[in-house]
Amino acid sequence: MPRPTNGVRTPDAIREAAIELFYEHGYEATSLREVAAKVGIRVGSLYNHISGKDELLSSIMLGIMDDLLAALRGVLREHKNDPVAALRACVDTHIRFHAQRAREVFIGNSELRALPAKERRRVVAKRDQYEKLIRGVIETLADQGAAEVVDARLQTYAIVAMGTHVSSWYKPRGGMSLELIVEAYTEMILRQVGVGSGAGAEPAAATGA
Amino acid sequence: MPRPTNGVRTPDAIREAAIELFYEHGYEATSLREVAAKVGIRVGSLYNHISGKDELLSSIMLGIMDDLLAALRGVLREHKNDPVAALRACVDTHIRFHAQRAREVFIGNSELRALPAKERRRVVAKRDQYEKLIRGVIETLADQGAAEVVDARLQTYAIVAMGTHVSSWYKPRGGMSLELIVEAYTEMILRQVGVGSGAGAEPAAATGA
Amino acid sequence: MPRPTNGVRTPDAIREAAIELFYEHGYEATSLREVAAKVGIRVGSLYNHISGKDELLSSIMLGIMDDLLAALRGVLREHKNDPVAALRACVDTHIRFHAQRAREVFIGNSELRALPAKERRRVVAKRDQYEKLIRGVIETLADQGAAEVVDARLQTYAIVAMGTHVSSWYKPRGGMSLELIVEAYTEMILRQVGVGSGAGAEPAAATGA
Amino acid sequence: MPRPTNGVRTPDAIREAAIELFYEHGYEATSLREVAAKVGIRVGSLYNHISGKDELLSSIMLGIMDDLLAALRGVLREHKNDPVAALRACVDTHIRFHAQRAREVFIGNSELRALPAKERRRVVAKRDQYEKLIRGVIETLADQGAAEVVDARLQTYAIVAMGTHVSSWYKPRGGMSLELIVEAYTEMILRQVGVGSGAGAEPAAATGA
DNA sequence: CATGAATGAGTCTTCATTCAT
DNA sequence: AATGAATGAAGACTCATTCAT
Repeated sequence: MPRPTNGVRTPDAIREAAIELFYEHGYEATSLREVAAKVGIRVGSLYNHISGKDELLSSIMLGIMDDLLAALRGVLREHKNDPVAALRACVDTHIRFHAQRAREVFIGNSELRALPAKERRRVVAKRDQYEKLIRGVIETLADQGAAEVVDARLQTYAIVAMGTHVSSWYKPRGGMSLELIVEAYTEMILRQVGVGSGAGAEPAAATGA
Repeated sequence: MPRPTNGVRTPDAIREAAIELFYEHGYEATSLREVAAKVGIRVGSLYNHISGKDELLSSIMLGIMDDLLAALRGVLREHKNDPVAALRACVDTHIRFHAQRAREVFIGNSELRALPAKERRRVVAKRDQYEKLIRGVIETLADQGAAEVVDARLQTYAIVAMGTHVSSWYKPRGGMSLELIVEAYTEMILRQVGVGSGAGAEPAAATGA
Repeated sequence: MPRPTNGVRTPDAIREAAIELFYEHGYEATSLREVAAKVGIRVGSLYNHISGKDELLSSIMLGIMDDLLAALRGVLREHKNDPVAALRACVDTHIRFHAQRAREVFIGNSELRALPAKERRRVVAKRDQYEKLIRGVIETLADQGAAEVVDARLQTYAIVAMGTHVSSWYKPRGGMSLELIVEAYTEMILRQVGVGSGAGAEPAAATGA
Repeated sequence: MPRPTNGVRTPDAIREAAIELFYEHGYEATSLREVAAKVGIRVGSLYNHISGKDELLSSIMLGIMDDLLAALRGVLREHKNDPVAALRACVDTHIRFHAQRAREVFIGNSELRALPAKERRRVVAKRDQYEKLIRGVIETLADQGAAEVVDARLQTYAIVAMGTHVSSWYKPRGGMSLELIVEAYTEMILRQVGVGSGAGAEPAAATGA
């Protein structure tokens, strides 16, 4: 057991500290000195675990995008045959994920510019994938006449935007319960997409994080 | 009349350059050297026009918030008696403004953290004012039974979020016409708020994708 | 008159300080802090005059090679018709230059490895040019039967080597007079190349630096 | 018998790696990490075999100087009575050694500055010893009238310089055979010292280029 | 007003070295 | 012996800011 940082492995502690600080002050405004201080080591020691500041950012951003994509894919797989349920579940997961992992998602959305070109392309590709999946659900609904779609692209954007916004203010122990938030947004989005009246359908299976 | 930069006054040129660069790379990642270069002068000369880097940011952020507030107030003044028209106009202005002045609004939303505490409080106060105005419209609609409001706060957030999102991608000469965007978002938001599912206002022209 | 560094222009002072320090401790072992200290400014101020540590080295190395080449070319131009006089003058200039500008020449010979690839190629090209000129003189002598050449390449190397060596120990106010050194080496090289007995010929016009 | 690096003992592998890297990039520009990597171990492990970076350099430099001195002494012992043969053998050994162990000799000549003061003095003392031995041979020749010495010190320097130069370019499998190089330099040096222009020794086989 | 130069604080990163395992 | 991790000192470079000209 090398250096018992209260039971947490140093690499994890670094990642966590970076997430917190990047979320709080932004990538550019965060110095590795601060990250190291938060972990309880000296700056130089960071380099035993990371290869540089941007690799730290890249790994956080690629990581969260992978998790986000995986979550959405998982949910869509469960609702292949029922597009209304799919949209419902998709929004549920979307909002829930953006609340539960708000800091990482927020970083993922706001620090694209700080990323080296190569990694930026990879993250953007994943983000595009994510949007395409949501848009697919909306378009399926439109094709089946189960929804009154205004503009599939913009409506996808709207969903994405709500998640992003949630990630900018949600705090686990804030005033609003997560369930309430998820339910409200789900209803709002169903209305927006013009699905039924949104009434009657059973709530999407709440996929715990 | 010494006007070096083809008819543009240096202070305006500085402001414009700063907006462009803060929008493109972020405040922290932009150096005054870059701003000066874009204007066509040297760093030192900037200080004949601004008092420092954060004052430059503050003035941009306070300016855009003032303009945004003024725009919304103007529109609401015109629709005191018809809350549905008020919401419609409010969304129209909201989206239009976020598209037309995307760069400044984007900065206004993303660089809060970079602001000195005092200025930050002032900007946040204006943003809160702005949200309160929108929320007021929604609550009036709810009170009058003209809308089926799910949650006034979250629905206000949703509107704000869409504007913010638009400001992050809208380009004047992009593929989508501004009118189309404004109309689509207006329809989406009216649906979301539950207006028109029974209320008196005529439905927005649903311009399909 | 910005900052009167006892009449010396800052860029020249920087160059001089760098030459002294690179000569004394080597490029890698010299910190810009030391250079700045020697000039009497802070590290950051250096960057008002140079663009980086390697540009500083490159400019010194390219500069000395240009001067060295120019000196040799000048001398060869004066002795087009008399190859023995040419060799004599060439060695005279070679040794004299390597003594008078010992520090820069020494750097030019020892810090090739520290140079960025692109600049290295340029310096090497100049060095090759220089060697080719000397070798040309030797080969001319051989062709005319005025010398008994062993191996033109190696004999050129030998001449180069003597210069390099001189640059490593010569001090203006050292024990040995420059004239004596130049004469001795000239005689030695003439013998080595097998030219006459080296006797009788008038000494090369001492081209003052 | 745990021998990880195909039969080579770790300390020897370290020494070899250091020689290669110091030769290629210079002492200051070489990191112990690179040395370790070349050996196939981690930095920390180096310290099981060496006591520090400068000790590594010192041992290489002192080692090569000892070997060089020993070689020269051995050769001189064999030619006590024949100074011309002594010079010839001395040059032969000198050049041969500087070619065969070029990398170490090169380090020995170029990294003096990097050495801690105490070790530097020891290396310099050995180098002085070496030069004194060569100079002794030359002065003996002068005293006996077997050579026409111009300046004993400078002529010693010239010999040293040629060796140093050879060590900077000689590669075992380069274009030129070692025998040819040794013979050419021997002839050149004999000429330079003025031996054979009347002295009893047979002229060296002048192997033309 | 614009400029060139200076400054000091701060950034990321590298490195030799140490040491518990 | 080898390793992973830590450390402190140092390095090159950037930047906002100031100020004499």
